[in-house]
Amino acid sequence: MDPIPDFQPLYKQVYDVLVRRIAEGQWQPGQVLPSEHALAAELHVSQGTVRKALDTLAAENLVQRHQGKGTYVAEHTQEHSLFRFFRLARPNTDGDRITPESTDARCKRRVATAAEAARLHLPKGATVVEIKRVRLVDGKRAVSEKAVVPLKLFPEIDHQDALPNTLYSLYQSVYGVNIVLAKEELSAVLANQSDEKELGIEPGSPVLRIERIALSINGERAELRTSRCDTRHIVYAIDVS
Amino acid sequence: MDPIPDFQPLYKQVYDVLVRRIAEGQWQPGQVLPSEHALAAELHVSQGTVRKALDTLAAENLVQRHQGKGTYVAEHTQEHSLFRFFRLARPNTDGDRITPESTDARCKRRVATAAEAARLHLPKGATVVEIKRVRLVDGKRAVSEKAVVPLKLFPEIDHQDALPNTLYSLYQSVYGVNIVLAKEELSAVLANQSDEKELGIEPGSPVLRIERIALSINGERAELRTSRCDTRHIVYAIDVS
DNA sequence: AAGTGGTCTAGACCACCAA
DNA sequence: TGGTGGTCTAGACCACTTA
Repeated sequence: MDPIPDFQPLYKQVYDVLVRRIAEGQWQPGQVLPSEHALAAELHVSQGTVRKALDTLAAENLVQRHQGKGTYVAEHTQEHSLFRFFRLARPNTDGDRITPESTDARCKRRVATAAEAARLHLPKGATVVEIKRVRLVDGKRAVSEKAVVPLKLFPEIDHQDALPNTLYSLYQSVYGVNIVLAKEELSAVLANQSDEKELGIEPGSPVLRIERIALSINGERAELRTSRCDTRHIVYAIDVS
Repeated sequence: MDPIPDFQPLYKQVYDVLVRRIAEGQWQPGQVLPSEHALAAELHVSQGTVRKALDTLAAENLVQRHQGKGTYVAEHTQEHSLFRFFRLARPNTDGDRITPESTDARCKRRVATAAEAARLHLPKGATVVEIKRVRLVDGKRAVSEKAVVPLKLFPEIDHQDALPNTLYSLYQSVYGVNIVLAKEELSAVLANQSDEKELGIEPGSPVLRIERIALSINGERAELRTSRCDTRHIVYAIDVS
């Protein structure tokens, strides 16, 4: 036999099937998957092969495994999602993260700028919703946040009555959009007029600017978020290995 | 039988043995390890168990595996090490990294400041070596870097005649200190006098400050590095999942 | 006690590399 | 051609959870 040209290991094929099912919502976030043996029987592979696929999913935070209980589709709960993508911490604490409070959000529906459309891979003139809010640390304003999302992915999101502290749980629970990866770019800039107003800092102060593209399980570019941080009392902390 | 109180899975014990041997230099960077079967026979476990330990080491970048060839102790070569810990990129390029050139380094032997001693877990009054250099991107000064290392870990490092572009390859090849993890804290600050001189930027310009603690395979705090970046043309890029 | 994930084994075969 | 890592299987037993 000639080798099959686009050969894929069995466990990879199983992995792909499981990802598709989760993406399509066949198993909802928080729900339990069938057991390893059940999946193995259904897909006609051995339990060890299913295991390898599930372990990969767990390593990517798509599922959570609990000995004795089962394998669950990962849920963007408040605390969980917060600590996964929110990387601000107090200095010199070896990465002990902060729980930020957030003020009321302000929504605006408008046409995407050229730059936003490019970053979000949207057609020119697409409608987006802009969600602005300020986050507090220890009761003080520390981060001004602007999230821009395609209206098409999140219809009527600007008419949600209460936006949660972590938008990603809303994306997931209401719109079935599962954020699994964020690409961030950090730079230092000077405070602009909006920063002075939102954060109450002096003109000319340094501001840490974080631009994030959030990617969904389907590879969609679901959100463009720009955070501007007053880093006098907090830092962006990350381990690189 | 009662359960053993501090039970460790076999593969974890194998993993620990292998880490210790690599840390002790029994297998040097770039050298090949014994095959899975050979290790399994020596340690009296199955090949699958060795495999799991080796896969874990590979996931942590401690070894590199090559089908048909063998398993090699990871080496901090120039390009490799550079792209692993150097996270600067051009904006909007989805993380395509930059290869920075570096100017001649200046070394100074001195006593650690209180802050440095605290961050490096050194006793008060310990001697350190400070290594300063400027990195260029596209021929322009972009990053001013200050590395502080304990003299005890790196004797006579200030008398090395040529410091490589990536210090970590020197730490590994000359001193046997293997950097495996870096903890970074980022903040935005204003340019100080030194920045003006080193980077040629205006006073009052925003500067991205990166403070990094580099940890060795033994858990030693091997280096405290402070980088100050002019982020007008480059950004710090990272994926968080 | 039953069911789940976690560990461990032994052995087969495949894909890749070097001599 | 022989040796290496990569895949896959089947089955045993352990540890943990829930009923």
